[in-house]
Amino acid sequence: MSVKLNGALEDRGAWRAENCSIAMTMEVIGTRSSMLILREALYGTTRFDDFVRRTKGTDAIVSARLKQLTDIGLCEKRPYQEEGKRRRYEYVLTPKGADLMPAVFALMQWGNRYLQSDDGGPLRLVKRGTDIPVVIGPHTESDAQLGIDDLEIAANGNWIEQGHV
Amino acid sequence: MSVKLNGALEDRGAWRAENCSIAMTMEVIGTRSSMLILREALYGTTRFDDFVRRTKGTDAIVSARLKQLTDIGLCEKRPYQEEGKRRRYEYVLTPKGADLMPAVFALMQWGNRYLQSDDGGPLRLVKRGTDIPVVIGPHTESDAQLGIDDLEIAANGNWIEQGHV
DNA sequence: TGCCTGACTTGCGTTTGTAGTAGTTAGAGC
DNA sequence: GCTCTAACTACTACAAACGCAAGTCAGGCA
Repeated sequence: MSVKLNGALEDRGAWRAENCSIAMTMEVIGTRSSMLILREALYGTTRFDDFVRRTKGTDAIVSARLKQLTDIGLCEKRPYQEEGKRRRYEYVLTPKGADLMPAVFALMQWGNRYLQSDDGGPLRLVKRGTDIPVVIGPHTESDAQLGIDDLEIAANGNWIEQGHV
Repeated sequence: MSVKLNGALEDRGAWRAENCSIAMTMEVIGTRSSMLILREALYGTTRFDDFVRRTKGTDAIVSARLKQLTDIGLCEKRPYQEEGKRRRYEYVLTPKGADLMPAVFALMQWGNRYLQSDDGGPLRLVKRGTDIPVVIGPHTESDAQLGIDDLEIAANGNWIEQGHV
């Protein structure tokens, strides 16, 4: 149930996990609210009040998190203007932010499998334009890789019937 | 920069992400200390004081987290006894816990890419017995999947020279 | 019997995340 | 100039995570 450690790492007592990328990443986006905003961004949400409603957060939390995420460079604040409306800002994922997709969906995948009472949870990931399930996991670079544009979110039947997805 | 939403989900304003697996998963293991303990478990650590030293946590935190993780069923408390020592307990990952591997390593992968100052971070994931890099990402089930036993952690050259990995 | 060590547990203080409510600002429409 | 709304900011309160220190407990050993 554990990964092999090679070469110089084999003697686990002899080294420390300094500069651990996992720890560093958790410090940056290791909160529920960050993850949910990231989720929404991956689902295509860009506007402030949509983030608020869809993550069921409060103005204060969403404001703080969006600022934090833009500071770090996970999303970008862009002006836009609908006609007859004043200029607003929208938040769009940068490539850096979009690269968190595997992490976010890996959490979803695990939750679907282990935390949903009945079936596999409300949403599932499929290959775009098909019904072929997509899994998040390790593979070699030579294997076919799917990008964000190759993915599609589908609703699980019984959830959509219950009307709340 | 966002995933396609299909069918009934297309109108993003018309549905709420209820019972979100991402949120549920974050509530269960969404802390730095949980992730680090999970990391250590994936690296093969099983004993209490090793968790403490290797995650640089405190007794209190590690104790609380290990209890929480065993309660949830991510790891199992098993008695063992070295000769001449008294009976102790070790904590080993269950399949449920090991299934978080993609999430944990996806965080590592992102941190390696974006948070490490110089190179790609101290540790990298390769295919076991080779030097072929492994990436965590979406793929279809028909693609070759790698399990925990197919993976190996290797040290990045310059980090090991600096002696602290 | 008393000491020692590994494996915890408890208590306390600080920080961070979360939640609710209220107040502010920019600019289009009237 | 006034109103209205999206997009914030500020304030308060509570809970959880974290860090430190001290205390407990079991059992092997001198």
